[in-house]
Amino acid sequence: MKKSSINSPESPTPLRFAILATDIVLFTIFDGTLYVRLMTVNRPPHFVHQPGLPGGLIRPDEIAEEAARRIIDEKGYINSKKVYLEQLFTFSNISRDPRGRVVAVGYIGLISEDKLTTKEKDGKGLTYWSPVHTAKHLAYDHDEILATALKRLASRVHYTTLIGQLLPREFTLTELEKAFESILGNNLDRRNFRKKILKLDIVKSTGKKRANGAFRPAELYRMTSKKVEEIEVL
Amino acid sequence: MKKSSINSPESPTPLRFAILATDIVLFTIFDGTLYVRLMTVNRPPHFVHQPGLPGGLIRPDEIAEEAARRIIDEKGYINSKKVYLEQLFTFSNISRDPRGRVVAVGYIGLISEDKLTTKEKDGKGLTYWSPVHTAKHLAYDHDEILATALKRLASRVHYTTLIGQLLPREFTLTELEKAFESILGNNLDRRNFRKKILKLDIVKSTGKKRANGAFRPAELYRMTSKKVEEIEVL
DNA sequence: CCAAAAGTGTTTTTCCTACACCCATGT
DNA sequence: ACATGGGTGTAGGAAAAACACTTTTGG
Repeated sequence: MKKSSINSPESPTPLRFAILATDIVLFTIFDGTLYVRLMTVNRPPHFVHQPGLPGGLIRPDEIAEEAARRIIDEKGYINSKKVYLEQLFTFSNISRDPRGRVVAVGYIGLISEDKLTTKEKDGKGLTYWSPVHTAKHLAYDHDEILATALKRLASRVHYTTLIGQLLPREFTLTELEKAFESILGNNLDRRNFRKKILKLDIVKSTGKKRANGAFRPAELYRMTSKKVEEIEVL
Repeated sequence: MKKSSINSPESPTPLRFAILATDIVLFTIFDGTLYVRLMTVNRPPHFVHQPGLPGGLIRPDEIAEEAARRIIDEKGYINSKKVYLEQLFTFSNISRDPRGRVVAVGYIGLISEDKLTTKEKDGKGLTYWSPVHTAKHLAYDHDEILATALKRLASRVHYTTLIGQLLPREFTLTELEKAFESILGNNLDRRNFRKKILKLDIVKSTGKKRANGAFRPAELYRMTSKKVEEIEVL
């Protein structure tokens, strides 16, 4: 099928495009804590210097995911090629944007700390990383979007290998456990956790070790696959 | 926050609405087989008498789910109040509609046979129930939407009590098992299935029995809760 | 030698799986 | 009495859960 133009001549009623937006919930983990990328929204009179998720309009020639990547680049100041993306949910409440009717396709983005450049780790302009538990009172309906994303992330982590997208290429089993705990919000039994994970064959040892202080160095592991697989994990 | 008009006077650039549509994958189970509601699409020159999912535009004053319900009423000829709805995915491929750029928020709808009136069980106009496995070569990108819905349904049925939305208020354990099998596509061990389900307390016996032929009548059960709960089921 | 995190094993209990025969009914 | 689907139990193995001490290192 040939690509048609927006207002196709064969169309009886020409179709107009659309106030369609995308909002991104971009997560990373620093030091065992889950962070989300926020930006300061300044849209008086509605939002004055208030935190919100990076978001923006989808253009008529973009699919939603392309738009999401563009916005991660332009507003999140993160190279979106390094980000794993999954569609979250489409938010269509009438008054979610006080400027008028805007429907937003939400995305979850995941990036690991080791993929971030020094500049990307810091903020840039009004964009910065915030620990998830302090990300409250966001602009628009972004509290709801963030809550939906957290719930989805916690659910997906049980039956997929999504967690690998939040971890550096090499990581210790303790780091893996802390990553789960930061998402699930509860503590896991170290011994049982290791037994389970190792039996699943989703990680493999590198043989290397990492000394991290005045104590026994930890063995480094990698994900067996770089892809996200659907497997019962926890 | 007050409801704002579409083109809010406080908006610097007035916002226009949108070619936003919704497509519905409405499932039911008749006699142990999964059916999907289809309609005949006639949009020459692109689609001539071709099956497709019920769908239509979202209006500027509707949230997506309201639009989905309206379309179930108007194009599916099913009273949407009786339908359980869940957002599926938003499909935004540029050429998914040959008439022009149309982004569709997909919904999964579930309804049980006993909630359908005789008229709703039959087709009406060009709308009808089709066994899922014969629903192929659909218009637009509806093959993809249906495949996405089936995958989601199979996944959700494992860790929610969604299956209850496809079953009549009272059902036998055999019917419940067949419902799972029609969605998952594999057979389950009857004894182990019953043990598992009964232990979960998601169904309760009514004490009643249903004679269905020249053999032992089956005990009738109900879902413990009418709501969809998130529990590890299978 | 001390502090700190890494690493490891056993027991108990629960759950999963495989599998075959009797039960209740209508004709 | 027979055909048909409904209904049940057990044994073996696998997985989960609970639980505490030893190891390795840097300072």
